[in-house]
Amino acid sequence: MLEIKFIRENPELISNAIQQKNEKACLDTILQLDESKRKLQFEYDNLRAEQNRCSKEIPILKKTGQNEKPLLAKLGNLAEQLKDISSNLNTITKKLDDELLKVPNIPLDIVPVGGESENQIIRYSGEKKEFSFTPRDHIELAELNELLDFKRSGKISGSGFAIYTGQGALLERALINFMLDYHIARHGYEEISLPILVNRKAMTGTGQLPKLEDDMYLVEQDDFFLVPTAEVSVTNYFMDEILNNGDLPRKFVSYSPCFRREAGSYGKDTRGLQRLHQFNKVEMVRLVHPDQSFIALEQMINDAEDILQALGLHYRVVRLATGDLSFASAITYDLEVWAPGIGKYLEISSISNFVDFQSRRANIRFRDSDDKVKYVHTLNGSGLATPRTFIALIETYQRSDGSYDIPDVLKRYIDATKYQKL
RNA sequence: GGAGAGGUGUCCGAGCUGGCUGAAGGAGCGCGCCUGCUAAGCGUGUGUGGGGGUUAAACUUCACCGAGGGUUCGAAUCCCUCCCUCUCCGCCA
Repeated sequence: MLEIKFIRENPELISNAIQQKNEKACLDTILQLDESKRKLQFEYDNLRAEQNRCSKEIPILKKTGQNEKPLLAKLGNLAEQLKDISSNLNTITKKLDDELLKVPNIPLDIVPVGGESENQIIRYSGEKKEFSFTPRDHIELAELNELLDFKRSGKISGSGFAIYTGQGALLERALINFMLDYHIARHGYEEISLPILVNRKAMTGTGQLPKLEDDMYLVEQDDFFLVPTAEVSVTNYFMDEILNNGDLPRKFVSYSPCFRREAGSYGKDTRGLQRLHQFNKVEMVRLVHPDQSFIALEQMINDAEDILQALGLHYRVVRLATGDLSFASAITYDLEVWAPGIGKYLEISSISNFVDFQSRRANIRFRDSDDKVKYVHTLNGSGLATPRTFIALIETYQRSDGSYDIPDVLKRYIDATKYQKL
């Protein structure tokens, strides 16, 4: 959420942002509502002040035995006027707030303007692996090794759901554990495990609502949403709180299932594990002092990259253009991992700085060293999503006979001898 | 799901027979003093958000005691609805 005062004073900036992000917030409506609201507010405040003053005199009149009836009559009148005005004020405030929630965050200056084609490749890490044979894709590999069951998931859920079987399930679990352990031990994150069913307020806090309601799974009976990412639960963990300066930064890593309806993207990348309604992800979230968020962003990109490097996967870092930025993001870098079987780079991590956009919505503040209460900056990034990691992994580590290898860092997580001791 | 208790400021905690309570008291934090460090002590200050106003301040005003309604000239205090927390019972992983 942007501050109304800021919007009022920087209308071009706002309308540019709305345009660049293809949002449908209406700036004119906002400015108009804002003005009416302030006018009404002023009127209300003045009448209310009058009312407060007069009301204070009632007990004095009574005490000194004077007639309070005339004043009471006047106050009765005032009360009625106030009722009218305040109901108008409520209506207009509600309208304004609804509209404000639709205003996207403003992209930073260094974000390229334009659509997907304007995304900038910042760097590559490693190289595409060369094979002496034609590499198979993960679907074929999974079939050969019985890692996934694409046929039966349709029976119990529908299309867009994955079943990991046997070694596949073990490998996925190994990935999750490896990522969590790595971020905790090497990057200093605290692990946290939170509800994946959250309320409307939380979903609004991080900016999924109101815009993306159709893309979220809603449990109507309780008005709960299934989180599309752990970002929602983690970031809102401090909703409506004022932290001490010393509490910052907070760095969380959280594993969770993620749920996305993917409304409107039917038929796109539907093969295999590429695009699912439910998948697992290890997410990094940071709450930091405003002065630190850009350093934090760089660090988080590195944190996510470290996982890919440790797994020996080739990837590239991409700076997203304005049109590709999410609603709440000020700047986002994607990590795209190379999947040699499919022959594509797959978006595997999205790392964003939201500056104070989410913290305003979720009302997460801190007391700075100057004793002023300010909004924290929030950031998050996948570290990483498992399905596409899984894809890249088995496609990269496949052998000519259709079997696959496992990078060393994962071996301790899936070494069968470890289980014999149990 | 049933019965009870409760939700107050950064935190703890009074007030809840309606007006003098933005809210006692304490902790924390800020500043000053004192003790040659540390601890203790003394004094003093310390909410958030909005409007008006100012170059900026000063100043002024409104709102906020879980959320939303209601009663009243006036509500943290009375009434209603909802949400959340805790205890007990029931039910179930």
